[in-house]
Amino acid sequence: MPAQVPRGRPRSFDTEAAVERAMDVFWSRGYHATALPDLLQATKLSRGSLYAAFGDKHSLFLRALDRYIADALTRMDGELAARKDPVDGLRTLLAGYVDRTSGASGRRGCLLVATAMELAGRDTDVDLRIRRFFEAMEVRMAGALSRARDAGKLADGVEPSSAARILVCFVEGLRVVGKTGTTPSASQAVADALIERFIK
Amino acid sequence: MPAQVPRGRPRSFDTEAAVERAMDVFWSRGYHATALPDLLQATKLSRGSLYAAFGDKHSLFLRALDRYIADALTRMDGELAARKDPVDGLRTLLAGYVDRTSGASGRRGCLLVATAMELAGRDTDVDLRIRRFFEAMEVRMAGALSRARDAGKLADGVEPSSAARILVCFVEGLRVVGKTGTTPSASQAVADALIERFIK
DNA sequence: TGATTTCAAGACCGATTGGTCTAGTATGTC
DNA sequence: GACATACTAGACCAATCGGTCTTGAAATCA
Repeated sequence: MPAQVPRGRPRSFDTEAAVERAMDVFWSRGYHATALPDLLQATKLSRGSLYAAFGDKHSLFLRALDRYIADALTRMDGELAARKDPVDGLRTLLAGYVDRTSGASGRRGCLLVATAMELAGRDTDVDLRIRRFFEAMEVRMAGALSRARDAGKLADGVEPSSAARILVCFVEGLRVVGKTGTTPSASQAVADALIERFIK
Repeated sequence: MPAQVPRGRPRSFDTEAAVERAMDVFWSRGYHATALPDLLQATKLSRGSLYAAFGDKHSLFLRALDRYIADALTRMDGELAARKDPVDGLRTLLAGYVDRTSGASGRRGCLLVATAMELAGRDTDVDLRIRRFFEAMEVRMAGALSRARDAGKLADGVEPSSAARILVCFVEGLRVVGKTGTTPSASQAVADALIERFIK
């Protein structure tokens, strides 16, 4: 069956761009502290259009969160790609976290961590997404560490699975501590010190 | 000058107990999501009494946060006391975090981390407290690690200052990941794996 | 042109927000 | 007893919350 031609005026705004702008607001203020007028201003949509396109605040938030998670996983997949050296990949991944958790970027925080602390345990939709993200992150880390071990680059006694979870906790902890505005150089030194414990 | 004897009816409720009950509510729900009726119910105070005793919601929140921080630092001082073996102290400290970040306790989260993500950067009173807490925690960790090094128990190449920050990030990351309800045994294994990288 | 759809602007809704104030009562000191 | 203070209960306030609805203009089709 041929695609039905819509009859009236076509949609005149970019839905994904609106989600991205909404994501920025939730990212900066958190879920509860973000009010409808904030979202209307950021998306440049009218109340009616926003509700027609996204349903309600909660649904729009979930779309923003999904977008944030997809971006993060895509970035990780690039950094830890199988064709690259796994240790280099882990180093660049950590360097990226150092950058995003230092200074002004650090103060801005992380939508995912903020959401986990604000809503997890009280919002099943959020619960599912947060849990899956940490699992996905850990799987990717463990994969890179396994490849590093197979290449003989891991220090003795380092198990990829537990080292992966250590790294997940470390970078998420960086996000928390980074809210106080740490310096990039100090964070980078600490990240170096940690990875140094894992490789030969 | 002798202490002035108050004239009228004496205060009939325990202020600190009220702060503690308020802390429990903020802890479970976060700052924005906690409404006045929640605080009234938890403290069993009337609106008038609560405002007379604490000023406003924000001031009460700061008192609750201060209480939470004081409790945490007191606990750490006990675990890392100078008379105790520093490595044992670090192990029990980590075991405590494993316990508090697993299962139902983990899902409940951490008032300090939640506050950091929700309010830091937008509330100078909170900023100051969060920053000081992480500094104080790092100082205590670094002290224990220094004593461990002096006792010859630290692995080669481990610097107390950077290891201290690694541990701070790790335990705060545990709090974040713990919101998904991790199992105690898995978390304990990971904590063991981390500390194993630092000691001889 | 007429039908159809989308949009912005904003009135409007009930519920809830943090916060103040009053009335009446209880409990203490002098 | 008089006086002073602490308390509860709840009315009350303006502001804001998330969400719905109406109006009228703009944009596309047949």
